[in-house]
Amino acid sequence: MLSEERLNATLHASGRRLTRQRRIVLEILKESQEHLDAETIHDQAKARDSQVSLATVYRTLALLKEIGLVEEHRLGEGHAHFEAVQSSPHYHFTCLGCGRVIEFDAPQVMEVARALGEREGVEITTTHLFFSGYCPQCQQERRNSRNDQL
Amino acid sequence: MLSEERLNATLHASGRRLTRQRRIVLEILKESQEHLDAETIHDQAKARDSQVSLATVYRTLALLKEIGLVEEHRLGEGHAHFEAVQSSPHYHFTCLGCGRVIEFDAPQVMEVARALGEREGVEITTTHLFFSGYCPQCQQERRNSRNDQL
DNA sequence: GTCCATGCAAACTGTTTGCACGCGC
DNA sequence: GCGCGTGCAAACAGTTTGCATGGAC
Repeated sequence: MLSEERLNATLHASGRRLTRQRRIVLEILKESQEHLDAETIHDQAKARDSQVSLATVYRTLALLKEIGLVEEHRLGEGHAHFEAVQSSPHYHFTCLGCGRVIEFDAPQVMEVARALGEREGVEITTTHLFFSGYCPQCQQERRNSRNDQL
Repeated sequence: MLSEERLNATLHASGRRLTRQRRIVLEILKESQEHLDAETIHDQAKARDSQVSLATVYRTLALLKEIGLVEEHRLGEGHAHFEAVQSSPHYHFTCLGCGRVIEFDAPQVMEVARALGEREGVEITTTHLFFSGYCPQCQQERRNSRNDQL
């Protein structure tokens, strides 16, 4: 598993340690190819190994983010979601009705980032593109409930 | 002032009221063409009219968002920023070093949204494009501090 | 006068932190 | 065994809510 090696190497290089908990959190994120929130990661971690605290989950997520193995997303809700970095970047649409998330790709984003970096001299390290609205089913429901009101 | 009329009309239509506080919050957002956080809006509101509570600021922001006069942004930090909706959509870059924000336009985003809407049948109501990284000055500082470590 | 909106304080959610113990190296 | 990482609980920041009073219409 490549990313565990990377984790191990990075930790060693900075005098830090590869612990059971850190391995578990990374595994969970790699296996479930979804954006999980801290609470969910914590639950799954406890299922694998009784004692993992929520604080450690947060500390580990910060660490993995720093190393670049994990990305944090804010999908409109009050809390954050995390996912293992994948080879191809992708973006998110969230349905405001049912919370369903659709992932999509958009190569144009890299071009926008490149152009902005060039124009402003900034170095762009992360890009987020986030849409929200209504999925087909929820569009239908909203139409119905509007009719009910008349 | 167009948007106050819109606010007034929308409120009337749904049996709600245009209060001093609601007018103040909308004015603040219109005048300062920036993304303010709730705390800042609250401070400015108090300056104009002694008694405006933070709870009301939040309730009003939710209302203005619902009506479509105000947008909420999550610029990487833990708290939300709000700004009056402008005719032309625009997006944000935040410097991770100093917090500086650069606004930019990117017409390509609408095209991406259109294409996704068509392909998935979703109705997209809001779009966020958010970059983070380092501005020129902070890139320099990071280079320096890295050299210091060697 | 009616009923929505407000102020206040308390509750709540997600996240961070201080400290003593535990464990990777 | 040294020192980083952990668990626990308390602290914290941002936001929301219940309730009695105030104010728009």
